[in-house]
Amino acid sequence: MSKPRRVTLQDIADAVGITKMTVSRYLRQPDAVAAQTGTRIQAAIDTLGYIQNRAPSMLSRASSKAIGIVIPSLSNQVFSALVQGVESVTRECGYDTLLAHTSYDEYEEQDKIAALLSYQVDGLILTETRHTNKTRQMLKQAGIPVVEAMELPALPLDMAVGLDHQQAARQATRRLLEQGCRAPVYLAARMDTRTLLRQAGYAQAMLEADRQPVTVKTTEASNFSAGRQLIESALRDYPATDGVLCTNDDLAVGVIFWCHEQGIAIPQQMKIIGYNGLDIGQAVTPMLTSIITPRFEIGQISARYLLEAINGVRPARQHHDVGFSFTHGMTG
Amino acid sequence: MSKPRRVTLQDIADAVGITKMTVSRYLRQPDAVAAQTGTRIQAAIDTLGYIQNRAPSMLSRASSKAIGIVIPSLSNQVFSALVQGVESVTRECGYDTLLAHTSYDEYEEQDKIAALLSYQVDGLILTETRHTNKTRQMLKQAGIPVVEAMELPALPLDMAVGLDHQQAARQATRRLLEQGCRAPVYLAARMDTRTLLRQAGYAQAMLEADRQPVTVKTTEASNFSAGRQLIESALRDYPATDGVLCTNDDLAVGVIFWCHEQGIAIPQQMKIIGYNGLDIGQAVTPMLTSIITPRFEIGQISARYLLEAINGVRPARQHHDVGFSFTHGMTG
DNA sequence: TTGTAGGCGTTATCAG
DNA sequence: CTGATAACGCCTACAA
Repeated sequence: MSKPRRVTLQDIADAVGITKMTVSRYLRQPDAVAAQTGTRIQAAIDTLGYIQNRAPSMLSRASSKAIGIVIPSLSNQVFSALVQGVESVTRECGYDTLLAHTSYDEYEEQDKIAALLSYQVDGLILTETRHTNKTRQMLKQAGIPVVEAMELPALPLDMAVGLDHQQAARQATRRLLEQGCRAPVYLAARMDTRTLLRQAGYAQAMLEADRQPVTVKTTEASNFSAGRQLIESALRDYPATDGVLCTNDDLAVGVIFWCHEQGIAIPQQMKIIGYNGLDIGQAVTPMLTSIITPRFEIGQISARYLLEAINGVRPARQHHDVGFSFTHGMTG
Repeated sequence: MSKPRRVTLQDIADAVGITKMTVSRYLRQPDAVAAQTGTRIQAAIDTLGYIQNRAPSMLSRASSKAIGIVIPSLSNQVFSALVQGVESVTRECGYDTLLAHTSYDEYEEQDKIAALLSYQVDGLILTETRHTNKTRQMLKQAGIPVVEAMELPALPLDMAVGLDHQQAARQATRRLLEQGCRAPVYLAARMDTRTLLRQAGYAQAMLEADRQPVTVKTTEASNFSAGRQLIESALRDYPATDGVLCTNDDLAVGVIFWCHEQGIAIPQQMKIIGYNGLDIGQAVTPMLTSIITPRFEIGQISARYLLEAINGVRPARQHHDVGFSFTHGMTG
């Protein structure tokens, strides 16, 4: 396994009979070299199979032309769409993205951010707002722009692009109450910050209507099975339950499954509202009512803000609220 | 945004009153420096907030202590589990993972592999077997070990860890036939290589039983809605259809939804087998019969093979078959 | 146990 | 338009 030495700019230069400096220029600004020279350089690159080595440029304090994205989960369409939104912008600007995931753990986030910084990323997009002290310290030290995407924290690290999850949950709860729910319950899982924000919005709406808020939760990750278990617990402990606001669509669909099995009519006996507006909610019967979070757009806007900041243009606003809406569902 | 210069080993060394060489040693082999020196170095590191810079070591050793993982999708539990399997191994060995996703596009894969190589990764784990010629050329050039995870290609680039998807689909089809299905159909989406392998296995089993294989497909990504549409098409074009082998659980669950709506009894009138054994299949009623792919394990084994190869130990086998099994479902 | 010297491949800067 | 030079921060190899 003695690696064949990788092809360098010098190799290309030797093949063409020029200096590596010209090759380097051609790669970055093709127009800055003579057209004919460029052609010959390109030919040599194709023949020899040159692959860029980012280490030296990172070293020479030039920008790495890379940004880091930190997401909590690799199996959630929400973050998948966000990343695609980000990349739709960065790709065009010639920026590379380095992706890391945390399993919703702030210490894992800390480690992954340290790793991304070790690659000299020019900026970071984070998707959580809970950070360890060391994380905050590292980010300050690094002095690079940071966007917190998804939420709108009162005190952002730097910039924030997202929506008000508390208000969204509040409106959803009001909707349940307006439709005649007497005792809607909030179903929660994993208890990350967004889940807690939604809980606060739910509680707010309940208190505004002189109702007692009730949360039934698990600290496990949310999935369909968890939704089944939570609704079962809710009805056991709070038999009056006639509606649920779920912290995400997975739980909500689990609730639908369970109600079907138990012969509980939706929405007559049980109203259900989910969160995120994923495809599965549109495929079940009856179609799930859910809150749509524009995550591709959040990714795009986050990337634009970040790139502007990297280029020294501080955006006018530190917060960008993308808003939310409801799907046309039949469950609540 | 003029960046404050990042803290370097030299800064730590100056603070302690030693040379950066000793600091560098402390970071890599703490035992190689005097205990007391180590303590003072650690204190300075904590105070100044040193973050490693990987660029220089990449440059000098042409090794990065990092491996790259390329997955097709960021919203699929299959790959999420695979990555976690990989990281469970690499973390302990002090290797970093760089993650990239391709949206099931071989040219996107090519670009992402080029980017990973530009970071001087010491090895790569790929999850597709279709590669462009340029990809093959780059990988050969780079001379680093590569594991193709998930499948067992006849001609692997280097090493392969996975299972025989064709045989799995063949056995699933046999199972449908043994249970009395007269005209099982294969439902497919996106038509990636694994979907095609399963189709081949299905067709093989059908021909072995003197039945005419029928595939109903879409080139779109698979999701629950697609499952509904495919079963609807299947029954319209092939009214005798009394069973389906689905290329994944998402499609299968969509089929279940649709059958529920149409009052088609499962499994009496329609037998269904999915693929991957995801949670949702265990949460629906009736519980989905599915093929379990041990993806966490695939990740672990892939990582072990890769690290061994990086350290110059070529594994005994180039192929590692992890096998498959069925969930205890009620749908087929 | 700690220090010194040199080099890794690229880019910024300045010169031609 | 192209070339020469220096620098980036760390690690290998060797020396003390």
